[in-house]
Amino acid sequence: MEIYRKLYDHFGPQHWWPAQTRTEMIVGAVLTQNTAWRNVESALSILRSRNLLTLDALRAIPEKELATLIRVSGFFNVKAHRLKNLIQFIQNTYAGNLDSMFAQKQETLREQLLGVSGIGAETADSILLYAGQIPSFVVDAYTRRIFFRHGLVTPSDDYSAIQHLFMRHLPRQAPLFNEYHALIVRTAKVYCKREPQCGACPLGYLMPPTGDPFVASSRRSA
DNA sequence: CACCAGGCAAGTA
DNA sequence: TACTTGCATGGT
Repeated sequence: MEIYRKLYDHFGPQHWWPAQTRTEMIVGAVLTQNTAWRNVESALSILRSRNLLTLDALRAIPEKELATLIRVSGFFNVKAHRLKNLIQFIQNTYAGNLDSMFAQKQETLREQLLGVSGIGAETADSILLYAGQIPSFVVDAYTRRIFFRHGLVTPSDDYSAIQHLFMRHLPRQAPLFNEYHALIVRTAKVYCKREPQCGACPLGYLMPPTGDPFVASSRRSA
């Protein structure tokens, strides 16, 4: 909460999720998997221009055609398949009704989403939090990186451990979780690049990126 | 040219 | 359980 305040005072509200509708958020949550948001926006624009950002339209379009349309967002074949899986789940389980889906008990819906192939913890939590306004904290690579550098997360902490850390220390309010995650992403983008400007970071300088197991490059260079 | 971006699942030991 | 690899485009 102390850290949240510092980030909020420094950056102000981030106005996430940058999307117009819940369906658009859900689609964006899949498209942004390991992908720059810029490219996701391009793909969403293409889908929007063809009026494909509705569950019915996405269910009707052939998977191969969908893959072609979302090409710019990368991993387009797997993402088209994942979107189809997710749309099908919503149709089968909630008759394609998002109000019904988000009225489901939080833990139950999260488990159901995790049961959809292609929906992992972060994507599930993003859907719950941003599309459903349900207080499920989103943990991403930036969260790990920043909190590791501040000694609050260790390399052995898995997704669930980190999520519990936040949810244990914060009031369960979707608007707070929303803003906090967005602020973490903003902070990492501005201050945790390869030539970090830690001195200007509102959280201060605590640890150099060297040896940080959460920088993406460490996976391949090892 | 190398590296990175708001992950996930499947395969291997 | 704990790694490793494939998936793919576009910006820096």
